[in-house]
Amino acid sequence: MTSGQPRRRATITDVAEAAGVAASTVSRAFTRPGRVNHATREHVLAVAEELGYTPNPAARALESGRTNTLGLLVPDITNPYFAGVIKGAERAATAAGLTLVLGDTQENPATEEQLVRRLGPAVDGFVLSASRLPDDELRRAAELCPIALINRATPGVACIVADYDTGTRQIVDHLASLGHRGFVFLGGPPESWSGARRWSGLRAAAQAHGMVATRFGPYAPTLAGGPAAADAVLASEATAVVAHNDMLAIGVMRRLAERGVDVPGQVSVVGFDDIFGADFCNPALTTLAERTEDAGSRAIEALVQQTHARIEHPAARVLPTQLVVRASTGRVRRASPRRRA
Amino acid sequence: MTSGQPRRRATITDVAEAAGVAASTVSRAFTRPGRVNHATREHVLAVAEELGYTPNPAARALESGRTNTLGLLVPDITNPYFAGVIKGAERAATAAGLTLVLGDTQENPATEEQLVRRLGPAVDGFVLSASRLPDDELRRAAELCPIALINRATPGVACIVADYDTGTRQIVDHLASLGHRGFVFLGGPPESWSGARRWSGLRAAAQAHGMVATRFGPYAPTLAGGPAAADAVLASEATAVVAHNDMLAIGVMRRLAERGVDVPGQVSVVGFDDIFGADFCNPALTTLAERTEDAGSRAIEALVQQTHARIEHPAARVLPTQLVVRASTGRVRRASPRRRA
DNA sequence: ATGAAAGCGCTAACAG
DNA sequence: CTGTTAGCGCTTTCAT
Repeated sequence: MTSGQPRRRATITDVAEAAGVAASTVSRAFTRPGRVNHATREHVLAVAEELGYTPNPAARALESGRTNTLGLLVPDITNPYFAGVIKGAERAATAAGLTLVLGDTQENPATEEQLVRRLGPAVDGFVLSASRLPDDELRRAAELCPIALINRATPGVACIVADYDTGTRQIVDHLASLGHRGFVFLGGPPESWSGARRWSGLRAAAQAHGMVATRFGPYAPTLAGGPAAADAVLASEATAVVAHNDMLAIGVMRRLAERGVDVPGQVSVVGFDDIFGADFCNPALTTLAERTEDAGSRAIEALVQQTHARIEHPAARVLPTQLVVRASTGRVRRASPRRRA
Repeated sequence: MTSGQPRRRATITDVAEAAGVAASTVSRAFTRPGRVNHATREHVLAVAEELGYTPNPAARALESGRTNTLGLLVPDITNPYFAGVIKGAERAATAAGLTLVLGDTQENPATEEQLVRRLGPAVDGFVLSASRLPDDELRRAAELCPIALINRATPGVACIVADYDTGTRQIVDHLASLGHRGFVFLGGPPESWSGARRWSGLRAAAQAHGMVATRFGPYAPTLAGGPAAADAVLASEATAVVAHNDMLAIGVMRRLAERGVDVPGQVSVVGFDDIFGADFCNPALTTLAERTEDAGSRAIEALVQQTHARIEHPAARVLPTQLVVRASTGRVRRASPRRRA
């Protein structure tokens, strides 16, 4: 059923010959609609259509130096948090007529650097999501080609960050309104920029409320990090915990359930990210939602701006967050003796 | 902090001049290590390194006609089912020194076709995952450039499919061993190739067991499809349901919980895919796991083979599935009166 | 408004 | 082993 040869793609010269015009006219018909006779253009376009002609992007890139391609690097494609980023970036790129190349850094700075180097010549710019690269390396890369960061701020580099200040305040307000007098923060990886922002926001908000905020950890920001974190919570007298992210929060809840601890009856649990699954785990998780798709598309837009004209002092774009209250948080119960397994 | 101009990338001529050799020698130093004097090569490479030279992929592509780029199209990037496919494909592509371009077809045949057309000239081939394109269009596209399909079989086109025959038999065996005398299949989109395969496998296996298999639906293969499906199940006397996919299964379980129906006490629920979340929904879902990462990497490999040499009769690669038994399936209870909300 | 010609960066003949 | 030359497909002056 397969045809013998993948037949050669039609080139601009093929179209030119078939249409009886010069190659440059065909080129103009596609790229400078105004600078060519209307009738000629119609004719050329028709012939091109018939021949199934599409401009060769490589040739265009060679000439212009621009590839019309953008790179997006994420730590882990299967992490649902980044699915939204990818989706938003893909949509924005397509809308701008650009192609998106995806790279998975495997949470590894070395892989990330390697990808930047390898992909560099093939793209007009990079979106680096939750980059693990040190500041100076980021800056160096930004000198070579436009870069936009997501949830990572580095002076001189464009970035899109979530509004953790407001978000964490909302979380603390929520817990306070439920009668909690303090909470435990279950920390994630120490190098995580967003983790640091989350904790500092929470601490400041707690102070403003006269609440006691304690930080435990670091824990792996995964389901597997749950048991250790949950046990530490149980050993404390905390009535509420805020986890580094939803993965950890869900892992904690699972362990608490095994231990016969009622959530939110005995302990309230809050996460970050509002990942896929946060609404159907048990109990459904109260969490701070980030607009990941927006972050992805905004980052692409920032990049596009930079490729048009070098921006001297790229601004940090702050995206609103949103507290989604579900079933994992509730009123603090007085003196309910905690049952242990 | 940003430097004024993104300095011009070094070209092969820059290196040639700096090294005092011809451009072609530089080229050979990179691509034909054997055909150049060892000392010359060392020198050239050193100069290139110093100048930060990297070959321009666009120029290479223009010359060779090969872009060293592969396209991967999925219906919905945020659907966790495809995250594994993307990850596996990305890994395989990187391992092969190829770049992966990602496209989201938005479950829309028109968008898919458009993406194929737009990306076509920029890639050496496509992996189409769960394509919605009709057979003839798929075949037509396959004539223009190498294509590999995932979970979709079209004669003459390479494909990677899950072993639904064995998988569905495992599901039915499992239900039979728990004492169920029949089950309801909650169908997904009518155009879904894998949906059709799932149902025909289940039906055949049921027949072999003398079990009664009934098909309901179609339902949206999402959480939102759950309520309608669950209510239909309740109206029947089914003791077990098999849903088109995990999303629907989880949606069904959620509704059943709202209705006070115990899973698996009163109804057993089985899904397909083993998506992220299937293990932490409540109860944890029994489901048929597909090796999505494998599917992604295998598809890339099949594509790479095709780009090397045109394969006349590409084989269909069947990937094993795996029944993951969790908490949502159990022994059928006799005569337990069903409580309705 | 259109054609002719040069050149983007690289590789592949073809000499030498 | 290495230099010279031509050309991949396209855009872009520069003429006309």
